[in-house]
Amino acid sequence: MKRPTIADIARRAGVSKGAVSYALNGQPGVSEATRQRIVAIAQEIGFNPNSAARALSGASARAVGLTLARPARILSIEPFFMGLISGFEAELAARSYALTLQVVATPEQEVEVYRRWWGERRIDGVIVTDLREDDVRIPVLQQLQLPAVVIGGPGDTGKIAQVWSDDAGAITETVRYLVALGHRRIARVGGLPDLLHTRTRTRAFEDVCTALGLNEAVTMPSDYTGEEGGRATRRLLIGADRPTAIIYDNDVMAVAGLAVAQEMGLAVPGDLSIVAWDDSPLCSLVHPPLTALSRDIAEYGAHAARELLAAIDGKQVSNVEAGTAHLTPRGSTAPPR
Amino acid sequence: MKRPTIADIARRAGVSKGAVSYALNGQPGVSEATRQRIVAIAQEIGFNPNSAARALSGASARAVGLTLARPARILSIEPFFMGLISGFEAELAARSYALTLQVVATPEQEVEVYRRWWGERRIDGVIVTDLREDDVRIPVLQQLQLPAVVIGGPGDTGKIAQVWSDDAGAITETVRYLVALGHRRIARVGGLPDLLHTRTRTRAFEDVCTALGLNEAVTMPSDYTGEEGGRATRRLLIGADRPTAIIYDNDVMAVAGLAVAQEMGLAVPGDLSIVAWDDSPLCSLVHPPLTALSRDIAEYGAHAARELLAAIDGKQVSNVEAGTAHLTPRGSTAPPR
DNA sequence: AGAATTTACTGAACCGGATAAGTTGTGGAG
DNA sequence: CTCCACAACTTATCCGGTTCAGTAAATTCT
Repeated sequence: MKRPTIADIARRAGVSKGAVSYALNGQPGVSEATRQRIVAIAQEIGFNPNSAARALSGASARAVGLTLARPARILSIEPFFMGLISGFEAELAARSYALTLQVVATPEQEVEVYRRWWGERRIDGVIVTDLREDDVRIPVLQQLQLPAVVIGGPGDTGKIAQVWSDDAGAITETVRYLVALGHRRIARVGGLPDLLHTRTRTRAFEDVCTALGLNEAVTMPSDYTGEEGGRATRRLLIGADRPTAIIYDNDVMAVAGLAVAQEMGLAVPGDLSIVAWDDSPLCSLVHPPLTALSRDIAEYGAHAARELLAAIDGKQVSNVEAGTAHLTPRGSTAPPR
Repeated sequence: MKRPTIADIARRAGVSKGAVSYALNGQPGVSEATRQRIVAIAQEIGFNPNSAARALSGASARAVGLTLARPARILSIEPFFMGLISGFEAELAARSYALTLQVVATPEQEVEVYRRWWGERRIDGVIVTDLREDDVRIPVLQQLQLPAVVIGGPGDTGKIAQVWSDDAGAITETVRYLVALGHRRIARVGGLPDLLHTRTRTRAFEDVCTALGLNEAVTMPSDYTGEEGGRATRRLLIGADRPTAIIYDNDVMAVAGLAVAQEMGLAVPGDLSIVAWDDSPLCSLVHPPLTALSRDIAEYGAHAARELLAAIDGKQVSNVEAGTAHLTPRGSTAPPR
């Protein structure tokens, strides 16, 4: 089956290719009557502009890129990214932008992908996740002048816009809540230590614990996997003065932590309170359901997509905070026995 | 920053554009010495061929498409799709194909996306998931002559290749295992009823139950969400002659079912055995860990990607079975009390 | 040695849109 | 009645690759 082109439309409408282009793009240069005739023909023969031709003649590629820099086994279970993707899509589809995905292993590989995408002119912009301190990707994106939006922050990204949620505020609220319940020994199982938002959370956690006069604010570093989360939990719980509450940096680790606690004969929430960061359906599925820091991840993604599209349109975008995670208390938190 | 083009390379090498094209694509028409000189220059200036120009001049777009036709809240928690995507990527990245993603709501919308992608010449082929009976997407793909691979089946897809796993065999093995443990009342919480593989599983489940002389083979239809899975479980467990074992069509529902059973005061596996279809880390996270039907989803996806790339290359591809799911017994199955 | 073939290129057309520059035709102002 | 401005087009060029038709020089064959 042959794809219809603007030349086909032009022939049927008895006008030139140029007129068709003007008509379909809402540009001046054709009368309203002709425009409607052309649009009708385009509709009728099911015309879609060849994205390659469009991209080649200077217009945008109408596509944005996203790299996922986590091992496959984490990606598959971590609901965060799929939520984010759903959010992007809602926004991108509305403006018929495509989303191009690539799974990578390291930030260096990610940089390579950006360079290739840029060179191939395959995408108009990228969404960057998992910001690190002195992130190698930022200077490359600036050098390439590739429109970008960073999810996570705040950090030093120069002119590249950031969309973030107030992680420090959320963790402060959580610790205050646990202290109000009567907890004094609160630990945390953190995410990948070199991610900027992990550092932000760790610092905020330490600050609020100090401010409230809690003896120690232990953060066990982890990697978002259930195995590591469970292991970190076990290490926290075997000590003599084990914590009475643990905050997890994602829901997967929290669920794993819950299983470990139960396996060790500890009652949740009686002996141990658990708070999960990011509230996926997973948190409500387990027993007891987990108290969680909820935020609308899809909306978070949609927000980022909107910012990126604005950046692609050449608008100056600034950093925006996309709503703080709020505590959703469920069955996994209670006063300590 | 200006993107280097073959014209830049040609100028620096003192040859014509055509020669550069031949050299970089391994075509005959240039001497080995010239080729190496050109390749070296391309390397040096960091040349990447403009994908739009390439696609426009008849070559492939070097991209494949995948539509995800599930609501966002399911996508985010269902590990299956991310696993599949990881598998695709492994294969696609190796041949530097891009993956274009689109989230859609209905099969009709999906068809629209295929038509648009085809019209835009944005992709070279698509991967189709969630095959239904008399699937509306199949005739469209055939009409458009868009290379495609269907995941799931076997079904009637004409010349379009299928990659599937032997679901009937897997469910038969599972029921036999449960019966060997002493179970006589086995129920099932199924996936979306109009998906072909759900029907395949339901039929196989009924067949093996009949063959083994079990009184009834109840399948509660569901939609892969935890809520629905929990609800279906509750409905199954309130009856007088409640089942002693339940097979779930995905892991999310199985985890939800486990929580419901525990909430109703039933011991797992003492009072109720649970088997999950698809073995994500989720199954090992909960307590007790779930007996599951394991299959390598990433490899499944990689397999499909390979078939699709072969189809794009014009090779005749046939239907392939990509390995049966095998039972991984864990703590959630035992003889009934 | 001369013809035939092969090698190693060059030049130009082409893909399908976007767009700048040029060409009509029409209506209103002077 | 003429001139001008503007709408409504057409024509031609460009984007950056691929590829086909030439062409000159080198090599092989007889």
